[in-house]
Order: sequence, then C-alpha cells, then structure tokens
Amino acid sequence: MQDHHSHKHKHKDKDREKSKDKSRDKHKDKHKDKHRDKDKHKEKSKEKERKHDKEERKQGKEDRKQSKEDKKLDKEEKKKGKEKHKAEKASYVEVKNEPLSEDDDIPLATRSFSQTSQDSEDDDQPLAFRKKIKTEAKAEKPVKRKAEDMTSDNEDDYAASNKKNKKIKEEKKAKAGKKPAAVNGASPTKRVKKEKKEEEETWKWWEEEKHEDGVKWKSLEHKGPVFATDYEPLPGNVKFLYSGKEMKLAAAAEEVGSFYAAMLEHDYVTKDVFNKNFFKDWRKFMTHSEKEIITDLKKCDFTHMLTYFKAKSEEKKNRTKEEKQQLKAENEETVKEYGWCIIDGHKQRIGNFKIEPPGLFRGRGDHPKMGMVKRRVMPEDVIINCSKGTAPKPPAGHKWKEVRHDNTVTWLASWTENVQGQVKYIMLNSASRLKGEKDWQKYEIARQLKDSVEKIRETYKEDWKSKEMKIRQRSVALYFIDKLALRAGNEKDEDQADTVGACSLRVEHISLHEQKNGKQCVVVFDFLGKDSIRYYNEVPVEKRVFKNLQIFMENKKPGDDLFDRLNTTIMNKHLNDLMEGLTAKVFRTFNASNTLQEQLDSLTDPKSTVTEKILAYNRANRAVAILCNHQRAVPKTFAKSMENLQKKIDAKRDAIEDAEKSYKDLKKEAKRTGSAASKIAAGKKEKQVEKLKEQLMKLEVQATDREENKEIALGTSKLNYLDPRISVAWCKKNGVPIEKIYNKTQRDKFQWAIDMAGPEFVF
DNA sequence: ATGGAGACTTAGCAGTCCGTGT
DNA sequence: ACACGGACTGCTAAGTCTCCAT
Repeated sequence: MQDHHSHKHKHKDKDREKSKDKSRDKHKDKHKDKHRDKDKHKEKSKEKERKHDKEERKQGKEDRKQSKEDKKLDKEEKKKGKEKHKAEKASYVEVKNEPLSEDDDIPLATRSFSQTSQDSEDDDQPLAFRKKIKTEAKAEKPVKRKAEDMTSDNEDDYAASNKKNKKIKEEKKAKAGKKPAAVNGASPTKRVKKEKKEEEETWKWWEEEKHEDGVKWKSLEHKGPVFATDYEPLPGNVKFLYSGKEMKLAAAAEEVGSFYAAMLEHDYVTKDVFNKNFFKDWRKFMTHSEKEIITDLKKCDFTHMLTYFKAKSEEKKNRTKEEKQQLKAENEETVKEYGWCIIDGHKQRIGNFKIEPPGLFRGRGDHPKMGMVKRRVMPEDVIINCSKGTAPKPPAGHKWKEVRHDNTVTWLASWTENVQGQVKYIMLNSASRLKGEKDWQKYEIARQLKDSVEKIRETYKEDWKSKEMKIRQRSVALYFIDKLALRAGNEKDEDQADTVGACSLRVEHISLHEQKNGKQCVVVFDFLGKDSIRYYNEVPVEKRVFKNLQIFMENKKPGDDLFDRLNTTIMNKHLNDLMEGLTAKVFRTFNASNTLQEQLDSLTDPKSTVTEKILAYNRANRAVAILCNHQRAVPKTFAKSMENLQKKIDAKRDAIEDAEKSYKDLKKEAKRTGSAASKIAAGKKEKQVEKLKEQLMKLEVQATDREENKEIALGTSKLNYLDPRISVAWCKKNGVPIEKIYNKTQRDKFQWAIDMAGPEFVF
C-alpha cells in the first residue's frame, strides 16, 4: 500500500506563476513546459500530430453537430459508422484468445489476435460515438414534476405523498440499507434529545435518529432567495465611445456593456472566443438602432466606463469607518432575514441565499461558452421548495415560477441558468445537518472500502490478464483511479471545455516509456482535468499494465479514447458489484484519508512541540493535496514576500554572527578576569545566541514550507477528502488545540466529528 | 442500453478581512 | 496609524452519480 503512492509529482507546471489562464492556454496551444526540453524533438512532431488530431476531433464534432439537425439521418449515419468502426477495430482489438502469460515476452507487434465465438460481439465493442452535442440551453423547458408533488393544498395529500416518496425510495434502496451505521461504533447513537436549551446554537443532530431513506426533511420554512440589485444606469458623464464618437446606450445594452467594461483588464478579453461570444450576446440586448451602429467590438471604447468603475471601487475602499460599519450592519440584517431557514424545527444557516447576479460567463480553461451573457434571474424563473402553506412571498409585483413541496430533495429554491441550461440551487450551509450527515456517510463508505480494498486490488490485478478487452480496460482504469486518485472521467459535451478523467483518457494523454530516468515501464500522464488543471505525472507501472496500455493504444489516433470499451457507468456498476455504495470517487476519499492517517502516524513525534506537530500535520496535508493534484495559482505577491522573508533570514544570520562574536569576547574576558559578573554576562550571551539560532531555524522552516506550498492548495483536501475525525483524534491525542487545524467555518462544518471522535479514533 | 435532466459534491479564484510589523 | 500579506469567505463553475423516460 505504501509504495502505492510513493510517486510524487516531481514536475509541476512552472508556468503557473502569474496568470493561470495564460499558462493554461499555453499548455493547450503550444505545449510549452520546461521539463520537456529533453525530448524536444520528439515533442515537436508529436505536437504537430496533436494539433492535427485536434482538428480532426473538431471536425468530428462538426459532423456530429450537423447530423443532429436531421435526426433520422443521424441515426443511420451512426449505425453505418458503428459498423465501419467495428470492422476496423475487429482486426486488432480482440485479445481474448491470447491472454498475456506471466512471462510473455513476445513483442506485441507480432501478436495475432483472433476472435472466438464465445465473445458476444456486442459485448466487446468499442463504445464509439460517445460524444454528443447538447442541444442549446433551452430557454424554457417544460416543467417536469415528480409524480408525487402535490398539486393541491390538502394536508392529507401531503402526508400521503410523503409516504409514497418513502415507499418508492425504500423499495429502491431496500438493499442499500443503513450501512454507514454499523461501522466501528461510529454509528449515530440512538440517544434521545437532551437539553433543549442551547440547542439553537448547537444541534447535535448526529445523536438523533436519521430520517427514513429518501426523506430529507419533515418541515422546511424559509424566506426565499435574495435577488441581485437592479441595474443602476451610469451617470451622464461616463461615456461609451463607438468609432471614437460618444454614444448613449439604452439601459439594457449599457448594462451588458458594462459587464465587459469591468473586465477590460482581465485576461479573458484577450481571448477570441470570449469576445466573439460576448459580442454576439450583447447585440441581443441592443435596440434596433444600436444594433445597426455597433457592428464591431473593436470599435468600442469602454475605457471611460472602466475608469469610472475603478474610481467607484476606490471610493468604496476609502469609506469612513462609520460607513463601513453601517454597511456591515445592513448586510448582517439581510443575513438575519434571509440567511436562515427552519428545518425540522431547527434554525439552520443557508449556504447561498443570494441569486447569482447577471454577468459574463467565466468558464474555465478553453471553454467554448466563455463571454456569453448570463442573464438576470427573476422571481418568475425561481422554483421554491418548502413545507405546505409556508411559501415565502415573492418580491412585490412578481410571482414565483412554481412552489413545490418535495421533501426528497434538499434545496430551498432553484432556477435554470441560461448559458449552460443547468439547474442552480439554493441549499443549506455545510454546518447543517443535511450536509453534515451526508459528509459523515461519505467517510463511512470510504472506511468500508479500507476493509475491502486489498481484495479489490487483487481482483483488478487479476483482471489485467482477462481475455476480455472490456475487462482489461476496466481493470487498468481502476488501477489508475486507485493508485493515482484520478477522477472517474465522465463523458463531456462538445460545448464544454475539453477535460478528461480516468475513463475518458485519450491516447494523446499518455505516453509510454520502456525506460525513463532509470525506471522501467514508465507511463507519463499529461492531460487537463477538472477545471482545466493540468495533471502531469511520470509513473512506473507494472509490466502487465504497461503491455495492456500498448495494446489499447495500438492503431489508434491520438484523439481516440484510450479505453474505448469503458465509461463511468460501466465502471461504477462494476464497483457497486464489488462493494455496495462503492463508486469511483470513493477511492479518492479513501486514499486521501488513508494517506493522512498514515502520514500523521509516521510524521508525528509525540515529544515535539505543538509548532512542530502542526508542521507535521501540514506536511501530511500536503502529501494528500499532491496526491489529489490540488493546485493553485502562485500567489501574485509570492516572489516579493519570499524576498522579504529572505531578507529577514539574512538579517538574522548577521545578528547571530554578531552575537557569537561578542559571546567569544565575553568568554575571553571572563577567562581573563575570572570575575563572576563577566561569567554571567557570557552565559547570557550564549543563551541569546541559542535563541537567535532557533529563530533562524523557524524562519528557514517557514521559507521551505512556503516554497513547497506555493502551487499546492491544501484547503480542498481538508474540506472535502480528509475524514475530520482523523484530525480531531490527532489533535486530542497530541494535545494540539483544534483551532490550530480548523478555523471557525471548518469547525462548524466538522462539529459532528469534533464531538464524536476521541483520541483513539482510527480511520 | 442510452441519453438527458436533476441533485449534490468538489474546485479554484477574487475580493475582503484582519493581524502583524514598522 | 498604516501598509502588507496571508487567511478566510463567498461565489459559481465543473465535476460525479442517480434516476427516469424512451
């Protein structure tokens, strides 16, 4: 297990200094990267290939897009394509008859693959044509309601439908059972509620009975969301110029134009896609005559607007104390009114009670939709979810789109966003029971995996030899998920940034090296994952994995799927067969938490000081962050603050030197005179030197720590992957105050763990 | 099976807050 | 008192996974 994660990302993307966007772009387009200088040559041709391939991929997209226009045709096309594909692949893809034997050294190229009758054809077909184009985000989808949503206001009806819900879910989850409960005494104790008094502050929901399966609440009451403030037209002296001439825009166009103006200095506006999308959408907000005049974004001059916004924010910064206080008070007032809900009789904080304001869509990476206008959400777009008879009032003069009472979901309000057509939700804060319980359950499943992971690993290693291609691919992908903590890798639409995970890796994302840096069978991963964050890793793998990968890559183009018979549904279905509740993401949670536990166990010296222990904790945390590839942009001020720190270190060094010198003098003096006073003075100096040295050490540690941390984000793993009970137990065992590890928000979120985990807890 | 919608978790960034050293 | 820089918070995009209709 240990060696499982022994690799580390030695090569970070050094381009991440400054602007991430820039560096990402570079990635995609130029394939820069210093660490690659070595095989520059190779790289170059490869690069060409990739570019070429990218084009092909694009072409493919286009084709598909087009065919979508005529669905019938499309279907036929697909069929044809599939058959063709089948025929093409059949010649090389079948391995069933020839499992790799243990000592198989025949060059792969000379292998011949034949088909046997036992393979059901369909079983072993590539899952071709996976990509789809999402139909344009529909402006208005027909409202789909759950059958059990009540349409009447009858309370019986409510109860009845509740029951129905329960029943439905129960049937489905009958086998899923209450498993988190059983493990390691961690189950919610069935203690009865106690002391109602302080309960408002701290509701120990973890000591209560859980809801029946599928039911998320019994009662839910809230005030509805807060809408973005209305648009405030610009003062008359703030001008927009077109072709150098002043032009007064109507409110609608002015508002959208100002979104752009405010971003004028952002990297986004250097991107064609962004500008194109923005301009196209902007025109939709123009009056007829505006549209006629404004035909070229390049002729637009927003600089006055930007200056105005900057001045305004400067003004904001310079507000007096009183003004600031007043504003704070006002904000607190809205939080008080809208930031809370009452759920099952308890007041709980809402996470995001404000509706997203309009603006320009800021997709990450190479997002095809960046720059599109995200329009203003009105009450008429919003669905409210709450208990019967408690619906909040819509803002004056408005109506809700719908009010429903669905207690099988956790959201309080929702709307459909126009850019991607996704549903957005207002939900509870992470300190709430609803979120906390789920979080707890997540870690319980991860702990279950700990118990069966060895078996699972044996299984997938065995499957590397399977004669069925599908199973081999599955087992290799699972190996990546487990060993490298890769994400599952769902298929993505064409109208999203091109990023991948384990199941969606393409041939172009890995390269195989029989030998690299003295290691055998090295796989180099280089792809963009979630949020277009680059994953680069050189991993020595088992020979069998290496050979399998060679087979998977045979006769494929760079843009082809590496695992052409695999997707996340197949993977998760298999995982669920191995262990109830197991999905791909559980491996990430498990490996992260497990790593933390192991690292803490090995790095913590019980005799060391609290400071040193915290350092050890951060090291452990960092190991996890690296495993999960949690990166961040190097802070803008990093270089400068590092320089300052270095200055301090130098100053300290000088101070030590001086002190040492005077210590020597004093010692000499003491020896010479033999006076008690000078001896004492010498002794004092000695202590001072020691103290200074200690300070220097601390500074140096800090410098290393900061340097090592500059492009690693610790927060994400702390918040989402590390079982808080590990940290809590560690704190309790080592006498480290929990506040040193978790700040206030984090303590709120992990209240349950802080309360229930004793020093003896082990993940 | 497949695809799409829906629900919920995970993610990095940007702006603000706040403590610290000068 | 003030400037600096790191910590924290809020925001919302981007994943995962389930469910349901076809």
